[in-house]
Amino acid sequence: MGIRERRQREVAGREQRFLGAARDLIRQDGLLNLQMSKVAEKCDYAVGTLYQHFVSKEDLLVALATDEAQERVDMFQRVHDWRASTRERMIGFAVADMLYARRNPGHFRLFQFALTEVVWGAAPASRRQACLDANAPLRQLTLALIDEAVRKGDLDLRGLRPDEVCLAPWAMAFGMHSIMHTEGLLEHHEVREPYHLMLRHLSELLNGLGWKPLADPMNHAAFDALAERICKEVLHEYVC
Amino acid sequence: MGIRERRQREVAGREQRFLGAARDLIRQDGLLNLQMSKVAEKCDYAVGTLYQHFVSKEDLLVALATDEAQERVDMFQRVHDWRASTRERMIGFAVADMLYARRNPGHFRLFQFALTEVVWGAAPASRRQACLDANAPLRQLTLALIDEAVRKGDLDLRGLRPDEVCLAPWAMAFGMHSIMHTEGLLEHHEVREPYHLMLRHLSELLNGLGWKPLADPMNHAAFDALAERICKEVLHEYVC
DNA sequence: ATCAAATTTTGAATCTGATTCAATATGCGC
DNA sequence: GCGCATATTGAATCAGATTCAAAATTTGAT
Repeated sequence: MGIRERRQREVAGREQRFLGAARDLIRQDGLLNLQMSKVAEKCDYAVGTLYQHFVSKEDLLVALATDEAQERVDMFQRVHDWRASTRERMIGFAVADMLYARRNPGHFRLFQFALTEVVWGAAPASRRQACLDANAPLRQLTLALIDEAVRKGDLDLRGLRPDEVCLAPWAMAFGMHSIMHTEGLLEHHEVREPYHLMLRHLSELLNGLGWKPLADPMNHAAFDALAERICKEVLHEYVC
Repeated sequence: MGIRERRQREVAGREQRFLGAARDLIRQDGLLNLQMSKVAEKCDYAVGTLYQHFVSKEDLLVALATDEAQERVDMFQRVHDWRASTRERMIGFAVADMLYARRNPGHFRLFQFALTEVVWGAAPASRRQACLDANAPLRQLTLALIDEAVRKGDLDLRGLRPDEVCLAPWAMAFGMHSIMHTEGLLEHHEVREPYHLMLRHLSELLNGLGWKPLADPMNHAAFDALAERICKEVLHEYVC
């Protein structure tokens, strides 16, 4: 009875080992120098076996991005379940990303690459779908928070759909991550503490959306305090 | 005397032809299928000649992104010089991008790819610098507008540096472009008219930044009117 | 325990497409 | 027209992803 299942578990375990090896190699040599044969070698398997799991290098890359999404989702879930105002939790999502980026500095670079026409288009549709599914909770949790905010009177949609509101912070966060993780883009800009800035700009965006309680953008200390509080109360396990 | 110069002009002209051919091939077959030999062939040159201009495929891609930046800069310049409030001109930048994306739908995809570790890191440093330089005016014009807004009392920096304010709309626009141009990302989101939404969210962000005169987010018609006006008065040559 | 069928693993061979560079051609001043 | 310098060529090379026939292993029946 369990034979088929055992095998399945073994295979799943091997897949994780391949992904782990790929992650290590990327950390060590950069995305640029990732080679399929090295990944197989690092796990003491033949390339052919690696190709049993991933039909192409692109498939592997998208799978890796998918795999890494889980932890990010967990962090978002924690924040969502936190007993705090909807607005604080919205900021909490950004703090989660901040911590996540610190623990896994390569993720956003990889993700950006995976979403590129060249990689995304060459990965099998099923893998793309799995990647979208793995990331879907981020949207779901944000939408749930938006709904809750509307119900509680913290937010007025002003004719927008929840998804349309959701797009605003999403775009800002996505853009910030992309810009920050691209070598040389911010170098000549006079920007201190990009992540702190991200929280502030997100806060200004929420003010602009009329998401109550509105924050005083001058109150620098309040941001630090909030971020600190989120790290301590909600995401302590993820602080590094 | 002019011999050396003529040759230089010929070479520069050829470079443009190569870039044009690459652009055409990408439009036709997708970024995914771009081949150096095809680019050379399309211009009736040997591959070796192509490599005289671009030391690698990555070099060519970054050069292409660089080349395309010029038109975008021109549009921003037009908007910057427009006789209108600082806030209207800020929105104008986004409208320019909107039109630009319509005329050159591949640009943001290419740009996103070029900024990727894999391409960016493999391109020669000089080419990367050229690309940054070509895009620098976008930042300069935005900073100039921010300065002007501060001088006129439309905007209070509230302790931020101009570059730090600049980052907010930049990140949002960058994020929006990236999300919109990635196949399958927005498909299941209930988003109508992504570009219209972008103007609205940018406007909300500017409200949050306290950039006067504040706009009423409910006034749907005012946005359309402003966008329309910018197209007509400032960017008519670029409307397609 | 033994065997043959079925499944899995292997890695050398193949294939694709970027990149090189020795040979060839062209342009230049004399 | 000659010899040098420079530019062009494209077949050869190279890197690395991908394949697939052979070898190994597992399974289930006897």
